[in-house]
Amino acid sequence: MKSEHIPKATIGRLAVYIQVLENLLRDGNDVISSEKLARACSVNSSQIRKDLAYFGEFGVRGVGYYVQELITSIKQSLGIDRVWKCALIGVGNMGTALLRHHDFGRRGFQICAAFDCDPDKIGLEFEGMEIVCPTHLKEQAPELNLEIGIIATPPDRAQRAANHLVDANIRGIINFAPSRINVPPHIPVEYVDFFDHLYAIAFQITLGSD
Amino acid sequence: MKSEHIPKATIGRLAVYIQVLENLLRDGNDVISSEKLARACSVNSSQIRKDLAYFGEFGVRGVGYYVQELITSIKQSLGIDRVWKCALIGVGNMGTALLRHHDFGRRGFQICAAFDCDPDKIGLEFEGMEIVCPTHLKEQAPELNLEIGIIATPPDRAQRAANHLVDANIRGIINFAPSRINVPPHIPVEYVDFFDHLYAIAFQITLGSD
DNA sequence: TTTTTCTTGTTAAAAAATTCACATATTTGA
DNA sequence: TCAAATATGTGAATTTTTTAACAAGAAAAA
Repeated sequence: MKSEHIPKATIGRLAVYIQVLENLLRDGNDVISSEKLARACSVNSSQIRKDLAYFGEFGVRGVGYYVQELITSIKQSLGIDRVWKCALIGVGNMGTALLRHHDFGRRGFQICAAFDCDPDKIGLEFEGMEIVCPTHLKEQAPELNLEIGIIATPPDRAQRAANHLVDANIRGIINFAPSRINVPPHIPVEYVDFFDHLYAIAFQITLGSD
Repeated sequence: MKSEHIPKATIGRLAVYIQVLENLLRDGNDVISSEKLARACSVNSSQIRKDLAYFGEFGVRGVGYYVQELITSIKQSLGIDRVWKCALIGVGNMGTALLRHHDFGRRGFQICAAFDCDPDKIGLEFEGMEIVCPTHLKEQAPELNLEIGIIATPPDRAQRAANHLVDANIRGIINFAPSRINVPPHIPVEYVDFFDHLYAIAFQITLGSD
């Protein structure tokens, strides 16, 4: 099929498929049908086949999908079959946790530089990285090949951080600060706030009990 | 209107509205129109009015919405106008970061108990809390009034953690471990994995550059 | 070989979510 | 007091997403 527009929800589900497929592989499953994968992911099996069809034909009729092969194909489709170098801005609570979170590297997202405007933090070494003033972003970004910016500042500093990133020609931004930012339309932005999920749980519990 | 079924996406957007409204309030805005709020949230203004209409009529025609009042109304609608007591299972990298993340308390989600099955960790004190074996969950949950379980274990321990939570009559679960869990259908589960967002960014960058 | 059993990829149908458009209500200014 | 301007709430139209259904391809059984 190889379609033009791909629903955002599809991308989210592909991430789930990878997660489940990797666990399946670890448990020794070499082949899986869309039906079984669907059950493991709590989705409809047509959904899976349709999601995959946006990117190509990865299965074998009458057989199913070869797990390892499918993982590779999905990663290729998403563009995560390579290393992405990231710049972190804001080495506070959240920023520190992200630096320490070694899954980043393991999953292909390398945090290669850390920035903070707090004079008390500048110069400190952290996980083998020196904390630098964000004004140096513009010169360091091309040197280090930084492509993705991670904002983990307080909310009122997020826009300034975004400006630095845009100015340094970063290609995409992920914002952990609880505030919206404005950037040119060609730069994708994703907002991460796990309180969204806590709200969703609270809401569902509340809804269910009345 | 006060409708029956509420789209999941609506809940997600309500969380965004709260975030933006709180920033607006801090900047001294007392009243706002759906049109302006929409621009700040990058959504359609009808979308906002419709989202709110699921829960009631919060605006004034010809005027707009009183910001503080709207924040309160949305929080009430979501059931986050009170404190939710949470149990954390898994005090590793992620768990530790969550315990240290003081926004939890500030936003109404109090982590009141921390569990881990690692004998080296049991008994240690952390942020004023003693780490306890998950087998004690069942007795502590009713004592402490724990309602939400937070799983932050390695993926292969997530299901066991979920079982403990279900057994302790927890009402909802948020799972930070990168694996799916099975629980009875009346217990809402939310999965948090910010790599989803990194994947989305990587995908959009890749898509845009070819 | 041929038939039966599986399971994919895809088209068509159904369901759901979003956006439009406007009647309705409020305020401001003449 | 009336007209003009503003902005909500909502039914209708549109768009998007999801699900169902099935033809086509591959393996296993007869």
